[in-house]
Amino acid sequence: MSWALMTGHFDWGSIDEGWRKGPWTAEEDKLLIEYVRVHGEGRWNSVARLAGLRRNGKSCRLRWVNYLRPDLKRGQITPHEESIILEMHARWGNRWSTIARSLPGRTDNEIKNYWRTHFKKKTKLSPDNSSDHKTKARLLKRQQFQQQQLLQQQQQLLQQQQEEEQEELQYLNQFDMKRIMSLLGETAQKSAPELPYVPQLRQEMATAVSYPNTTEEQQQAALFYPTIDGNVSGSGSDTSNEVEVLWDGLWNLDDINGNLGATSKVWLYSLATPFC
DNA sequence: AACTGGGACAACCGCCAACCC
DNA sequence: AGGGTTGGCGGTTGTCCCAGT
Repeated sequence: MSWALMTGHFDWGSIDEGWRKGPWTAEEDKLLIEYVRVHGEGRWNSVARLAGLRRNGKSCRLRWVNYLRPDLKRGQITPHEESIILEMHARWGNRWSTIARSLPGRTDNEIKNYWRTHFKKKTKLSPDNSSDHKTKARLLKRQQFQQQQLLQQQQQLLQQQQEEEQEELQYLNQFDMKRIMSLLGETAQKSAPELPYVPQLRQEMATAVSYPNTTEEQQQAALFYPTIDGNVSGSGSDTSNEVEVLWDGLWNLDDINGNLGATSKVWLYSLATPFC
């Protein structure tokens, strides 16, 4: 039965020996989903009878496995998945279902299509057809190498970020302790110790306010830190301005450390909001 | 604007092995 | 043991869409 018979409408499926063929309609999908929900996967040939579908068992199974299954992952194949596909294909060849088992949420059909569109053509384009196998292997190795390089770069970047965040954390902890000690001294001596005003320190104090393990004392310490005009904020004089300055500090963390991305900002915001 | 090539995706086909009676 | 049924798998084809010419 020719696909050309199909029109651009929902009911464009053709009938062959009593079975519908061609693209599935939303209604058919619904019936199939309902069938699997009630009866589970398997016994595909009874779907037609039990679900009222005019599709053969094979078609139903395929539709479910490749499209309707709830655990399917949608969207583009990631570089990591691509590297797995390359690696597995080098090991197993065209055993798509075996490869698919290494990629949860991806179907053999999807992987097969991906391979055909991305790699098969490339290998065909190789200038020397006589040494096709060698060229394939070379190409594969090169691709694997490139993937590995990419992965290594990503891992290094991640590690670097973690190290820098750790350093920042240590610095803040030390700073917080100093502030706590000085505040303790304050209450003892009834006179505030003269900490030099450094804008960057204020910004880091702002970070301390938003830090998850920040104690109430530490937050208080941050709020009592002298402002630009020499007043002590947190005493009710200019709290809105203080909050603004604190947020400036948060947003400027990128500039200071160069390692906190947008995600970190969102994270900090969610943590700091209760204090504002 | 029309044509073309390629990528992405969905679906079908044929073969085969496992299972059941 | 053997024939029929069922499900899984790999290959292939068709359609849609988009970018380039």
